[in-house]
Amino acid sequence: MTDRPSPPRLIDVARAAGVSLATASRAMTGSTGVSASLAAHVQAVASQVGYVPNSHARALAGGQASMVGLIVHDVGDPYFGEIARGVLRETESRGYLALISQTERDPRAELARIRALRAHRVTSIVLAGSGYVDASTETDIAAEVRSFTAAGGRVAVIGRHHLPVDAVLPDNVNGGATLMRHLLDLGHRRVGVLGGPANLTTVEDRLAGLRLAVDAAGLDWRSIPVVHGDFTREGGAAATARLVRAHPELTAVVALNDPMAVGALSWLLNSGRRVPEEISVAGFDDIPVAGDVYPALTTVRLPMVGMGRQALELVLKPPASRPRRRRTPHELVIRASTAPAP
Amino acid sequence: MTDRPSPPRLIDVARAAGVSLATASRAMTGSTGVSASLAAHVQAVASQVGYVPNSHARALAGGQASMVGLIVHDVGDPYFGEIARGVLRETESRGYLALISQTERDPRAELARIRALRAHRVTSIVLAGSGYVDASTETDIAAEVRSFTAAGGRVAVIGRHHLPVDAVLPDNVNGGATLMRHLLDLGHRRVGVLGGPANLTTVEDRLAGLRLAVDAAGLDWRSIPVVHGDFTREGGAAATARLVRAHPELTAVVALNDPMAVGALSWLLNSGRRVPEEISVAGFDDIPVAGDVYPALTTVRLPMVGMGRQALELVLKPPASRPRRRRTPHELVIRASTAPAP
DNA sequence: ATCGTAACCGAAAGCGCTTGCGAAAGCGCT
DNA sequence: AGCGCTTTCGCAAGCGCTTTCGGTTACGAT
Repeated sequence: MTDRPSPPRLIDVARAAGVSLATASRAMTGSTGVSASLAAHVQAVASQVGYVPNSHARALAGGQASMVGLIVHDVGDPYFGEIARGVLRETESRGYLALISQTERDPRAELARIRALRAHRVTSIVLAGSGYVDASTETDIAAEVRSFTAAGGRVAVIGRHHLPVDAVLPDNVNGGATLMRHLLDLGHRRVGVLGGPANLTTVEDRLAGLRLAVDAAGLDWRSIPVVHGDFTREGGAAATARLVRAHPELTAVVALNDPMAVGALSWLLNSGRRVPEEISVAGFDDIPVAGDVYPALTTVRLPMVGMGRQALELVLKPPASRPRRRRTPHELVIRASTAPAP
Repeated sequence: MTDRPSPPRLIDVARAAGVSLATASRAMTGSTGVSASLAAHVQAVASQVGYVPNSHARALAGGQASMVGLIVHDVGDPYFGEIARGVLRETESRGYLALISQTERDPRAELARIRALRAHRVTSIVLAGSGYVDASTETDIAAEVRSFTAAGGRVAVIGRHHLPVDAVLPDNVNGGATLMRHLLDLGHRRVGVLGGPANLTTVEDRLAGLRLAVDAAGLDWRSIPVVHGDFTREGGAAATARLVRAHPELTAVVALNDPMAVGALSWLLNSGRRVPEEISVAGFDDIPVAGDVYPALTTVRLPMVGMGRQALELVLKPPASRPRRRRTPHELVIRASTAPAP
């Protein structure tokens, strides 16, 4: 029972099993050229001596690097949490390990993370979360992605267009339109919007959707006040304060994601407004607790776990000649936070 | 502008900079033996040719593997989401990358994940989440951890004892006692418990805490019904159904984590029970939305982000002669879901 | 019995990098 | 100018693994 200082290597396994290094390698990787019984024997010996293959050596020698990268804005955000869950389910059932990093919505950080992932020679990267409106940063990212794919890397994005790679795309525009139409149908005419970070394309898309419905109803989009939050619960509360103080006449506010809607609910209730009797609130995404807050949130549901899973599938599949797009369904979930305009 | 098929290697940088491979390496790693100006020159050339170091080769050659592993039960669970956020903040500010995997509370999966992480030669592992009650699986895990640390690996656990490694430990026992005392002080005598998976030590500890308060109040612990859920919202709702149907006389239910408490709220409200007027509900952890559900949840707050951050600090710090323990504070947060017994 | 073929195995060449070690070059000193 | 010293750099040896290529062995067939 002597604790050996360094872990056993494949050559140790080979010796203990009485075969050559090469044979041991073949036995462990399951490649052809070794009889099944011999392979089983080698594997038995390997696990007996506590052999753990060195994945660095393996990757260096040409074997694939069984690691995929996942970049999200914020792991603590339920939206990304669900996506991560979907991705992890898939990676783990396939024997991959996931390198996860968060950017906190900083485009420079995103670039750095992609570089770091490349340094670790991941073969595939899932980029989850909106792209940036600012052309120059987005261009840098696109260049990095292109150089990665040109070198044989695979990337898939979730909720991000304009990048020539496989994509899983929720229909933010129509989702936004559906949501706004719901409010309009309820008779609301004074609706305020809690936007997310102004430099995200997702925000742009959802706003465009809202506008579609507003225009279709013959209303003037410019009369709709929009304030920008940071997509967090706290940011949503603060943005609501600004919005409602400046526009006390509002009968409804739609937030561009659920955490902000929850923040809105919290602020409104704390300031004595009744929801939805005096003012309706709607969100976007349908995060797991959306139905449990008070009042239960009306929102647009996105299949987040499935999106994560699909993105991983795409990224592991051999590349197509043209980027694939998977459009994901969305669904208006009407709960208690919206009601007819007073 | 020809797209070279394979990425530039260090030797390419060296040639382009007119130095030897060794010098280029030293310049890139910032080790001594190279004048500052030469190092700067080499680095400039490197970034110009788009050199990205191969971390596998680096790790193989003896350099540290700048990757840490994080194992959680479920990334989608807000508790672990917050922990992951804390860990990632820290890793990224230090230039590490995090390999995250989830076990879905399967001890065998946990063992497999640790092995996989070892294969990838991570130097440090943060093991978040409860240990298992079952002695044999826990023994296997302990053996694996021991063999890892014996080989120079570092591991820190969050909310898990009995493993001879650095630990960040919430005081589940006293937290549970505080929570139960709160209910008892409100006059509740018929309290039901929504336990988590029965094979988790965290569940045992929190139950032990509840019992402490029950005993101290001179009541009989055996009169307290306990049903076990799976720590999810849905599991909490289902467990509540069983609990309340079997014990309609209950005036309070305490859930051993917040998602289950939220599920309890949901089921109770749907079955027409008024909370807290007819029945109080309390949770544990204080996840971000705990204050926004209806009614706002009374719970025991744990500093989850900080716990993640601390665990990472511990695991990156040189090992102490004896395992370090960081006890984290907890705090009873009284909100609207608990009220005096009817 | 002998030969052809297939199945299996072993030696050795790297994968891209870090790092002792010794060589070269630059410095102040006598 | 010549000495020893320090600083700076290059050579070459691996890190642990996969894989090509050629060599053995064991068959069934002739």
